[in-house]
Amino acid sequence: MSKAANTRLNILHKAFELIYTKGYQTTSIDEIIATTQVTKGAFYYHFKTKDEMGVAIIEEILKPTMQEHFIKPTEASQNPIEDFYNMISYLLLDDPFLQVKYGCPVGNLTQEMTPWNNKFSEALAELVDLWKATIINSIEKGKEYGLIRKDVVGEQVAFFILSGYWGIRNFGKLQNDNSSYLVYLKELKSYLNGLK
Amino acid sequence: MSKAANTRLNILHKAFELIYTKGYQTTSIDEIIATTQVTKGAFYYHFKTKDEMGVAIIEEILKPTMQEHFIKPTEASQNPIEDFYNMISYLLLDDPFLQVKYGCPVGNLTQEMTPWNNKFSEALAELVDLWKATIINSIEKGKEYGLIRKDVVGEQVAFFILSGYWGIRNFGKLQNDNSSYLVYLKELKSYLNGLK
DNA sequence: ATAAAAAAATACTAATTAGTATGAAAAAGC
DNA sequence: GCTTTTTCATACTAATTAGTATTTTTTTAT
Repeated sequence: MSKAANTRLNILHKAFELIYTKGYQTTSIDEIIATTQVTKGAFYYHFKTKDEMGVAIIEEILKPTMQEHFIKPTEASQNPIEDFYNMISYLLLDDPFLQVKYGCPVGNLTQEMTPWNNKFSEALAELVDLWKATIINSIEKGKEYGLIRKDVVGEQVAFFILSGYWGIRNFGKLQNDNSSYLVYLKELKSYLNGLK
Repeated sequence: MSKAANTRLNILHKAFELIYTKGYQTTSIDEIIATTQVTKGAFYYHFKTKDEMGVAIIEEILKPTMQEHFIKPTEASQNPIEDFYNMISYLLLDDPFLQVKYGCPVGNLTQEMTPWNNKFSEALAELVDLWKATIINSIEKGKEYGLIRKDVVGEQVAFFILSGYWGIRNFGKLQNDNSSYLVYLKELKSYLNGLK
């Protein structure tokens, strides 16, 4: 990777971490260039504005991560019910990057940036639609294979699962411990089993 | 009401509206005093800091509203299943103050202010705990009356309902229309019926 | 009515913000 | 080599921020 591409990625990664832990609005460019050891000239060479950098984070950091960790595994799934549960459980309890007190990066950005920044909204909506579509697809396959009841509506379930995930992430932030996650996961399992 | 108490409440109400639509961090005190037509001297006479005002909004605006609209009706409920659905449906589709694109005020504040401001976290947690406890109570009553299965765990269901609500609010913000609400509500109904 | 206290008005500060102007160094093309 | 383009560094600006100091007005108590 070229040196220039490296500084750009470095900015995106460090900025993303700061934004994930502190929020977008309260993360200043001065802070970003301080932690990246990159000068302001370099920053504004790579990004015209702070918002352009924000959108780049979504497209170049969040999107690939999501593709790799959520989309691919879900597409490869043979057992949707069990794998949905495992996916959510992994995200809540085991993912080494995500932390209870900081919530879900995508959820945080959605909450903070919509509806005031259309570029953010569009980039985030694209992400979420992708995830949703994958879940719906997985449900339809599950129905074919007789693993899921025929009267289950994929879109409804997808919304339900993702909403629950985003919401419980907010509870986690509020209480700063994973006890709410554990209670939530039990009910999620029960709900998912009801789809069989 | 005394004139002083009136300016205080006026500040709280207007500030709350601004914060609900714009977010806490991006709502400046200058903006608040401009829309309230109150001077900075008056503002800082009533509130030592911006954060103190924020907490006052939670305790003096959000909490009473919640008591009146969610807690009381839920306590009076004879049919938990149906009333849970009606409560969420009302909040999502009919409440005249809440707007799709601005999400849930409590959810927004939780997302934006935790874990960085403990006073906010505590005040918000108190709110949410109250709501949660009321739901749990209602479920237990429902179990007594034979309206809800005995093996249903109240706390799990409460977390599940509230998480779903917070989460779908985020979807609403993202898409800025209530189509996701409608899909979500169908699955909520189906889920709640599964508790019978 | 008047003194005391509460409430509000005005003018300011120091820090931080995103963004710019300009020039220097590094890399690439020939 | 030398030129051109890319990449980065430095020093700045203008606006906005939360909060303060000080004075004036209004209300309350006696």
